Amino acid sequence: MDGNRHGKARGDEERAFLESYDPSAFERLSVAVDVVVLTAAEGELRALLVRRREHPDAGRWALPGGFMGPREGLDEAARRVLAGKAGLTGVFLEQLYTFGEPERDPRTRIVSVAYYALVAPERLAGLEEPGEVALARLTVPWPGEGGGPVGAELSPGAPLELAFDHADILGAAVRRVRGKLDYAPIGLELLPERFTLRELRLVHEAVLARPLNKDSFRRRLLASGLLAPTSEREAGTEHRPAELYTFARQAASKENP
Amino acid sequence: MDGNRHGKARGDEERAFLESYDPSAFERLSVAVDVVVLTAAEGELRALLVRRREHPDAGRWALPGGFMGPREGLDEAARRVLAGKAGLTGVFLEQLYTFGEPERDPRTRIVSVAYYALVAPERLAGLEEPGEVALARLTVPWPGEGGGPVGAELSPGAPLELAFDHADILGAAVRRVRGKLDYAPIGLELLPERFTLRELRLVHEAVLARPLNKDSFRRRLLASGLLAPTSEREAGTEHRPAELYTFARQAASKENP
DNA sequence: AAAATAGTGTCTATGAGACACTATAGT
DNA sequence: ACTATAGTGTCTCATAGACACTATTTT
Repeated sequence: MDGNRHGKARGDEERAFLESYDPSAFERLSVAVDVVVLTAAEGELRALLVRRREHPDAGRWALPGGFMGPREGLDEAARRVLAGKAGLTGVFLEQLYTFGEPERDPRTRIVSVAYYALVAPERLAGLEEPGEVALARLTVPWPGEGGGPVGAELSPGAPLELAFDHADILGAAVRRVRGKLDYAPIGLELLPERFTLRELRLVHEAVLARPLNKDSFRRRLLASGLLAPTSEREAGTEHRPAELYTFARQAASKENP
Repeated sequence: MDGNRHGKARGDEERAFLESYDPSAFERLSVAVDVVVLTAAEGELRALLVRRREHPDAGRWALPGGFMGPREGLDEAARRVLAGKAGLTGVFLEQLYTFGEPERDPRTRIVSVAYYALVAPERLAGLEEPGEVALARLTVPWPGEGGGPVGAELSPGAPLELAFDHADILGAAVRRVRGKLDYAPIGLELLPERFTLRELRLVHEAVLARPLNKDSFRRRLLASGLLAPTSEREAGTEHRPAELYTFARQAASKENP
């Protein structure tokens, strides 16, 4: 999806037009990029939040974000924010939705293009600074793919105050991930390199917020061809250790009659 | 999904900050809204295109679109475009994706928030003006939900030259509609008030670009509870007339043990 | 009567859930 | 030996496709 189709020759008339074009003739707005960094640990779905130091909404918790630069693309801006505010590179990142209600930011008109990223919890370790950066548990008030705002809390029963319309953005992220979970291998993005089927199932359960059938989960995932067994097993359990799996890049297809 | 949470009292300090805030301190961009108006007729998926009269890309075919006003929301802007450029109100409209590659428009930096609308073909009758406004047949080079740019043509084998990255936007619209078709009642949006099961199936087949099983389509749709039979039948056929159905607003649920 | 599609009943293949059973680690 | 989970085999149920058959309209 790139629009780079403009290397071809343009007519003289068009070139003259472009040179005399005055961009200030149109209304211009601020465009921001906000990123929902999601992870799953201990049966919970969590997101990275940053405490705002400046007005407006100073003191409230916000998604990591930033304004678009004039020369960068949207995905590029989202990756810049991710690297700058969370030190993350090479993670799953996808555009989510664009929020543009006139009153969503009291300063001026800001259109925000929201992204979401999926990260294994290990990659977020050490990132938390109490009172500044937090990995907050998401509280989803609707089942399935209902939709609507989603809250965040650091300890049970103590919801964080979210800035702007960021509860709506969190809601859109949860909805998207829940919907995508059973036809795209996004559960794998939330786990380390090697993992057991049990860990993968717990991630799915954390995202969907409902228990899954153990047996059919196993069969379905093994049949998908997305998992490659290593010959290793987990260690340090107080029961029979499970086999460790890896994400198999090449999805096994079954297009044969 | 609105961000209107700002009626609450703000502190004096914050109020003073807002009054002294200078919006021009940030880079500002142009934000546009483009709408893919989709319809299905004669087994084909079609989109409304407008011939550009001005540079850049004068003479090429583009999606109906316009720049965002400073006071309106995104959905609002999309509905304004839809009413102004196609005379359509009260149709299904949903945000699609936001395109923001730096080089997508040669004038200046324009971020475009794309929407798609679904309309019954009757509502687009009389809208076409040869050479100016066209309902073009979409040529989708990928099966299923593959993704990628999509072309448009008025007659077979004569593709239209599309402006900017609008082939990518068409591709995103087709992908979305195909993906949503079997879990959301969007096929109904492409049909008039009353329709036969055959017409509905032909719409689905046009969207998916593959034949569907007649029997299971019938059973699945009837079981969905989305269709309400009228006691009327179609007229003027050269065979047995089929019953006419209507969209049943209240989806019949089956949440009982 | 012929043609063409509407609509029904039934069989089969597939996939998920339920459940029983065996296997293997730590304690 | 006991406990807890891994992993396998089998049964059932729901759903989609295939297919045969009947029904009803126009020409």
